[in-house]
Amino acid sequence: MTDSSCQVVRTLDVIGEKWSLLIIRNALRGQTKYSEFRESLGAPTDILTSRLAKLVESGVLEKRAYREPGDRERASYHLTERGQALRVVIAAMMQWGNEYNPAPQGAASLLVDTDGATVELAYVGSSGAVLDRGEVLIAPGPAASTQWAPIGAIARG
Amino acid sequence: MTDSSCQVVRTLDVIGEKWSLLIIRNALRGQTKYSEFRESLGAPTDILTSRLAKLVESGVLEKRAYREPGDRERASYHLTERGQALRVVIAAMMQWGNEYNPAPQGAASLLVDTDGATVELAYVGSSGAVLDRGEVLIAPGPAASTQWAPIGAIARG
DNA sequence: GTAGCTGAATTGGAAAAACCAAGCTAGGGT
DNA sequence: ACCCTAGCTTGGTTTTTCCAATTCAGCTAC
Repeated sequence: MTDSSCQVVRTLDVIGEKWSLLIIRNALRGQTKYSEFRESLGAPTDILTSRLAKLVESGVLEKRAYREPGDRERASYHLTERGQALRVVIAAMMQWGNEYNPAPQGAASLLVDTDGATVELAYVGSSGAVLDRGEVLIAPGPAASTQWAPIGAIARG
Repeated sequence: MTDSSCQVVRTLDVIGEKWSLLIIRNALRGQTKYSEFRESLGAPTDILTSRLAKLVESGVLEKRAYREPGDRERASYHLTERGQALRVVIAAMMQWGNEYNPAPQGAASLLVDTDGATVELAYVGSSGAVLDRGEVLIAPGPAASTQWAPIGAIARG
């Protein structure tokens, strides 16, 4: 897009197109079939085909063959480890949407552990301690194209 | 887009259009001026104008007036608390890009605390303990339009 | 005041992406 | 041999993005 040395840009190259991230969200909900994605998302068939192919190509989904008894062989799409790891992006968006853009009827999805207890995304320092949001910033790394001044302060009206 | 009861969709409504997230990334790097965004991103001017306006409208950016000595008054754009909170989404994408889509020259951005020590995004349970990725799943919440079976297993070749 | 400069915004038209409906296809059933 | 269906492809429209050129507002210089 602009600078492929930036992780955010490289990630957007994988999930930034329309419908890509929602396909992954639904895959995280257990969907695997073209027909499931199609019906639940309502995305146009041609772009669904194209997105599934691209996600397979970029190693987020894996195409497998499956056959229901008394039916012909079809393709199903399963998250790879790379794909599963994108859960952190979905979770971040869930958390932000929940907190700063809530819907009256409540959350559609929750982040839980294997016992069903609520889980949150948090910043964790090298010591293992959970940090407050205000204590974290994004700083230029070794491959930064231009230097910039990291900031922490928020707008004060 | 599809189902606005979903937090992910509502978040995409705010940051899902082309350039929106990169504007926020650069705002997190301290940029505030139209000219700074324009030059660093290379986005078309009309789109940039439109995106800045939309981000202001959705409460992510705040428009302020500033005046450099001997120059006319101009507008600057500052992240609100809502906007700053989107750092978690950027951080998630940074982390994923770094781990699963690394660039040879290394990371362009790092997540650090106020002392410059490395910070990571992690899942934290209600007890405050950091959980492994494999122990976390996304489950239907109160506003789920359709029920689904949460999954944790990854594709095994 | 008027001319000129500069950063931001607007406009018109080309290019690309998304959308939609209709049609095609392969492998099953009858 | 024929029909049915899930997945894919195709043609044409609409929407979004892109690009270049222009306009506009407020400043400085004359």
